[in-house]
Amino acid sequence: MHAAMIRRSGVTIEDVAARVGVSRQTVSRVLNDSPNVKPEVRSRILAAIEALGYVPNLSARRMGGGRSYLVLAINDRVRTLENWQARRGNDWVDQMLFGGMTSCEAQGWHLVFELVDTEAALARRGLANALASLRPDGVILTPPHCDNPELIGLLAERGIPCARIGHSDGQATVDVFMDEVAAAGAATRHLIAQGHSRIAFIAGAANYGSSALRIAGYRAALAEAGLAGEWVGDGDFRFETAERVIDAWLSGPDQPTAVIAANDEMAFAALHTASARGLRVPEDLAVVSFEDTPGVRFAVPPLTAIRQPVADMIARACSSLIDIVEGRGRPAAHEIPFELVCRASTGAVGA
Amino acid sequence: MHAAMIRRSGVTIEDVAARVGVSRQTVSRVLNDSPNVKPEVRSRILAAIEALGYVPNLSARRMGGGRSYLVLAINDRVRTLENWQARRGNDWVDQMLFGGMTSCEAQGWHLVFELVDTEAALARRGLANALASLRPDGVILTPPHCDNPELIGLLAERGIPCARIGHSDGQATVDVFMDEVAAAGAATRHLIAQGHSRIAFIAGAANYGSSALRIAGYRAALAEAGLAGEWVGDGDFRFETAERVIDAWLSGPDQPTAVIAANDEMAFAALHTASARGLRVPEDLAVVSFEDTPGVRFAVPPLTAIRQPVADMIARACSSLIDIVEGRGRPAAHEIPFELVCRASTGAVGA
DNA sequence: CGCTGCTTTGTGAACGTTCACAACATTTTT
DNA sequence: AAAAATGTTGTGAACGTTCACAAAGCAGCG
Repeated sequence: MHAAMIRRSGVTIEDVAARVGVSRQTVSRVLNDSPNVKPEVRSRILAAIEALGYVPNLSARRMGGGRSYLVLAINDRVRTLENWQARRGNDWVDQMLFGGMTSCEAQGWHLVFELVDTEAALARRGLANALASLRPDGVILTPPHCDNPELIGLLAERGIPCARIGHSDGQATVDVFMDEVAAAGAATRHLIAQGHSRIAFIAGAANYGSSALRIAGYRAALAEAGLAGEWVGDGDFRFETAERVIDAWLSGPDQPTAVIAANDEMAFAALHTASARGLRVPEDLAVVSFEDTPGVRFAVPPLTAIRQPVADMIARACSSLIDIVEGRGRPAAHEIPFELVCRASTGAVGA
Repeated sequence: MHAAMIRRSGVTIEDVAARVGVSRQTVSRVLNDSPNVKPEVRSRILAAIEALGYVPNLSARRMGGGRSYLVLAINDRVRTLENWQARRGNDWVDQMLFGGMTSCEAQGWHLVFELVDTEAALARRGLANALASLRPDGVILTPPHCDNPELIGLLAERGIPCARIGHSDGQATVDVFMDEVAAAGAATRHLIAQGHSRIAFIAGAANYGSSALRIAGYRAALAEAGLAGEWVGDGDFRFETAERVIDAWLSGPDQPTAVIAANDEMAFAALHTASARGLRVPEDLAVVSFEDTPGVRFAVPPLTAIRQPVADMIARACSSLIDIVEGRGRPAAHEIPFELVCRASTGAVGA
């Protein structure tokens, strides 16, 4: 009975079309950068879009059979905040969010985060559900999910491009990785160059692919320098575990004079253990870390660390996925350079 | 010419309906917990959903005019990773992701993060675009966006429920906040109880609503104890800025014996400055922080801090928004309790 | 028994976009 | 100049779901 048309939502493509006096399809062509639109019409349409503040409805786009403009980033589901923060450096996710969102947004895409169980059977189901519900155009797998071949397989089956962070074996559509072996080697050689011959390595959790690679790099550098003894400790990225292992080393008859830790939190444990035993850093014990979160600058002394450019890696992964979906790019593996940042924990002055 | 029907996507509601021998609407009723479905039919439908692995397509649900099952979390857009990490404690976002995703997922919802400029004019437009594109059912505003009344207004106009984190004035649909005044008061009183009478406060960035409240709490506690002098420094949550301010205090004739910092990074600056000047913590300078990120446990000495339960706050915000959208809840303000965690930087033993 | 009212189920339309295809306009080729 | 190729625009259908409404089933009641 009431005359006013009730609009369920905002400005639609029809509004733009009506204003310009063309059909909805012509507007759609402009939105999708279709080549065959007269320049003059195109610019009038763009002006109308601007004037009306039109933004395409993502759900409708998806329904139309096109793309979803969504990249899905999988995170491991854990029960407690403590586990969540301990699973790797806690700023991993922070950097991921920055790199991923910035990169996606630049191309009009969006980034969605989903929790998926780490346990194999649940992981497959969790990913399948997320795919069915969100229908993303691409998926980013981070450690430890990137080391689960079943997930890679599922995505391949469905034809969904997938980027792996921190792993490379050519199975995923896009691999973005750091040369873990070289990085661990660089850390080790840095210590050797400073005269150390008794160098220990506290490793990361075994279900992270990087852990084995870093141990290998450490061993290779020792061998290359002709050093015999090695100390490899089983860590899990956590302070308390590392503290126990390092303290055992320092109390033994055979003590290392330097420690490399597979992440910052364990490097902090090295600083603490040294301090508790009255050892000076770097004079009595040098420390090198992997990760280089902002906090290592503020440690006493500041930590020398391998900087892993997580934000860059995720950004690269997103833009590569988008390029592939939009037909501009091809599957590829991108090696991202690491950097050894020298600070006082290995005797660098100043920093 | 080919006989096989090409399916653009996976299992749909029609597949479930066909298998059970009912109409799509009956299946839809089960999905949406509609009351009028015969129990026997309902369970057969649930079994079919399970058997087929059916998961509703979010985009189609949205198009059907229903809800989007999406909560949008707004983050401030910054240009560089450095700014991103410095804008508050860098594990804020990490905790946010954990609390938000866990809470949303538990009810079959999803959390999407978007970057929106902080600058007022751009902020409105940025939020409007995100709303038009994603059509979320609810929005979470964190500092500093939660202190922008224009954004609150935009959401109110559109009738989109909105949760504010760390702010409360009843304008938003849901407020989740900590008693900032009481927290700063507790930190101050803790120091007073230990005999300090010369207590300084290094504040957070001025565009964060919490900054003024914390200063107020600090002043109130001083007044309550009858202490006259005060040191309030303009900080911006960053190490270098805090270092400058604190160093100036410590070099003046009138030196504080304790410092309260509005976040962990600035508390680290206090530790560093003290150390650089040969002052012992806590004997010569006691330090209390706000935030309690995981790293403060590993500082030398470990930092006493007000713990702000960010993950809980976001989780609460999400579940409140969902309850409201689903008709179970009402607008409300939730005060989340803080905790003063005492460690060695104010003389606590052990920890 | 027939009416009323409640519960349960089904049908067509709608949401806003893209796809497939057709139609028309213009340019190039023969 | 006609035919063919190419560029540009429009139309109906489809995507998978929910909404609005209609219809059928079933109980209680006078």
